[in-house]
Amino acid sequence: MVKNVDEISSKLPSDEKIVELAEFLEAFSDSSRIKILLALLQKELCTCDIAAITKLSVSAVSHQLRILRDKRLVKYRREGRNVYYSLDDDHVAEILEMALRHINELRG
Amino acid sequence: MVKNVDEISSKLPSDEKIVELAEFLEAFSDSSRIKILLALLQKELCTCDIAAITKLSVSAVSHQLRILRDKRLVKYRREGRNVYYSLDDDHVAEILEMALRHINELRG
DNA sequence: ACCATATTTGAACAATTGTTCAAATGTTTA
DNA sequence: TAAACATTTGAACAATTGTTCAAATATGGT
Repeated sequence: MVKNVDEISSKLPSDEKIVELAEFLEAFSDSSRIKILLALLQKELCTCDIAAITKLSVSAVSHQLRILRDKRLVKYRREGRNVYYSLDDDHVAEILEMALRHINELRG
Repeated sequence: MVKNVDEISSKLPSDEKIVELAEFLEAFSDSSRIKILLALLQKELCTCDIAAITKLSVSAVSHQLRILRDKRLVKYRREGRNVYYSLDDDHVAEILEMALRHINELRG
């Protein structure tokens, strides 16, 4: 149906915006990162506490935090030897909470 | 801080649930799939129309639709030669819309 | 039965991913 | 300055990803 195609194409966001969307949502596509984000949902935490909470190596956590930092999902501040991370955006919490609701509803 | 660690760990969802979360959100992590979902947000569509709208090959679309089907983000029905797909869950639309809002606010 | 159209599938491939390990950088305290 | 702790970084690696291509399956029309 040619009509469908043109009509719907014209209402889609630009390719550029779609790539931005995907890059943002990619941040939620790994269980290590989700664990980190869920922990930060509760409280500002330093790298080594995040590692202890998530049971990941400090290095793995640091690599993932860098991804989350680059995508502006978390912000950070140094305090002495520690670097404290926290969520940078309300949408992050909202998406996590909506996804959790989704999972819970699936199981009835 | 040992207190943080135990307190926050105990409030995290189970590892199993976190993996489910990640598997659900993985569906949104690729721009081809996002394009497909955004198109379906507007209207039920058959495979070949989705290919035309997204400018992807029919085969690539079909592979991605299978992923979306397996994760229960879309449902489908056959009508003659065509298979029509549509969104299977309100959360899918909500997450896409929230992510779009996020992207748009970043540019402010 | 045959042909045309629509869709799905599987193998192959390059590209990307997340982890580990070792080494480097930052910061505080003695 | 040196030692101890916290964090980051880069290279290497196995594992996973999305696409293409060719072949298979499904349906409708003649």
